[in-house]
Amino acid sequence: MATIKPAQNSPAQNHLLASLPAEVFDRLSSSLELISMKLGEVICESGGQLQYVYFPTSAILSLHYVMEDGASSEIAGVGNEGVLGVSLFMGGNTTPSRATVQTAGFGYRLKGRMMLDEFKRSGMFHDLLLRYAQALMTQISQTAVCNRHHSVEQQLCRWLLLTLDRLPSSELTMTQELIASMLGVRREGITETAGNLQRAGLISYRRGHITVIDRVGLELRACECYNIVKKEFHRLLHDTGTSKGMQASPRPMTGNPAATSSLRSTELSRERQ
Amino acid sequence: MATIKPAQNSPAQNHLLASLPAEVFDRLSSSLELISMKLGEVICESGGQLQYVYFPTSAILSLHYVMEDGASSEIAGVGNEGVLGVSLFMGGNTTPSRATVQTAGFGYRLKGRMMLDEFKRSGMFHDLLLRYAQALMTQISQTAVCNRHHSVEQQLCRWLLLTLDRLPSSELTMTQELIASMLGVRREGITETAGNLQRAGLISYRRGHITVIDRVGLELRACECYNIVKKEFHRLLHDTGTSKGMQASPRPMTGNPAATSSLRSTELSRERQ
DNA sequence: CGCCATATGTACGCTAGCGTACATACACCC
DNA sequence: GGGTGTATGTACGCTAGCGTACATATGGCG
Repeated sequence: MATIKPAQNSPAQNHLLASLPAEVFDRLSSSLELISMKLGEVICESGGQLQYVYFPTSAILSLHYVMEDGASSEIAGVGNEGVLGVSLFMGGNTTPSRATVQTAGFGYRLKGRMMLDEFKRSGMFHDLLLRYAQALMTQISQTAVCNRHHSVEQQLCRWLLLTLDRLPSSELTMTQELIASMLGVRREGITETAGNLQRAGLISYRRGHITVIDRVGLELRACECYNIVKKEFHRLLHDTGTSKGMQASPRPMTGNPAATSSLRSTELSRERQ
Repeated sequence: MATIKPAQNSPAQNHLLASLPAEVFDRLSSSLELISMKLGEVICESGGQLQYVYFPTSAILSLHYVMEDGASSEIAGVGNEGVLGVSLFMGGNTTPSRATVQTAGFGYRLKGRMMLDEFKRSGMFHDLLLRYAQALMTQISQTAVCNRHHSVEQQLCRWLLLTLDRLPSSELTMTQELIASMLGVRREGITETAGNLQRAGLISYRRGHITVIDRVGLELRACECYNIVKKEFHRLLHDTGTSKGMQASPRPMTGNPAATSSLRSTELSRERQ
């Protein structure tokens, strides 16, 4: 139960950066710029050119589409497990989705050029980013399926859990309005559903803040999508010795406890299957 | 209006293979095996190991999820514009989705090992596959958004158009039941919607066959998602000289008219914006 | 040619979530 | 410490799509 001081920032709080071999990390570290990201800030407009890739540490970013009629939906979230700007190394430069800050906090950015140089060395950095991109693809796929088949309550639970996994505490700073726009549903639908969850003792909230009380309870009400995404992220980004000759041991954690904080939940969720 | 003989098979009917530089293509061509794929065949089970990557020419494959309760949804289609098996070069080896044959036809397969060897040369093949993976990601994202916000009619139109773009003719061999399982809706919903489209003179169908009569009409009833996906595929896989130093000119088409057949529709759809 | 499995059509009640329109209550700022 | 903007609560009718249960038609095969 180590309390985390958000003021202590380290690139290793981002799991991707933390799992780079020391040699690679050292090459990049001087180019990593710590930046603060404010709630609602637009990091990248739909179709816009990204100058940097972003490795969130305490911030959470959201990839979402805004439709012609103004309706919107999140297609994936990016927290300390990942990186924003996959399109830069995939070769397309831009995507039709918009990236905004869903939870204020910190992250490190890296100039696109620097990232590409390292990417083209075809080493661990290259392979790691591609595996992350695949995990992201799984997350997006699951969003698609979930949007089709699951109830708002199941989706809210899934979303809360995924967000929680990226945070050091069990409190999220988040209005119902914002959640609704993430899930692409009415705000009233969230009010009602969140009310049910609160009455059931799973969460409690007050104006702009939600605290998760019973994590396991949420997992029981969430759909299978949560666990699929969680397991796939774990498989792709932590089981290093899978195959494809990825035998090099990852760089040991730098000793900062925050870097591993959200792994607890991964362990927890794995117990279910 | 060249009529296409489906019996004439050539790897260049697959757009990815067709746009490789001659040098790369020659290296791979002897390893490409022509295979026939039957309707409904499961190419890769959810979570299963893929031994090959598949470049469809006349066949269309479907990536979809099957949920715990048996419900399912397509998350993306793969036709002659793409390749099945992205996870092999992304590094994850498997994905949680299943791949089946949605339209019977032919394709070429390439041993995973061979594909990886070429991929690791970090040349055009590498870059092309990554750009395709990004286009695929866009398609999946759009499916997610579409599932949330658009009506069955809009989605059916979108789906018909995307399928049509991968076929040489305007007739698809497809039962309503199958379409329903792709879109993740009831079969009755498709019956009703298809009936409307037929009454409106946009399509005509008989037991297991659908013929598109008024393509533009379908585009008008489809949601924006169709065009976004279409344009993004075009941008990523045809506009070669975008940036990132991809200036090498693509190998000229091999003269087989089938290789460019479905590009007509791309041009057509681009007129709308 | 006729059979029959399978594809398509139709109908009916039901429910989740939508759109709209408000009422209330909290937190922050002056 | 009261006012105000914003967050949350509630209510009501509406519709798309679901689940279920059948009826009908078609095309391929013996």
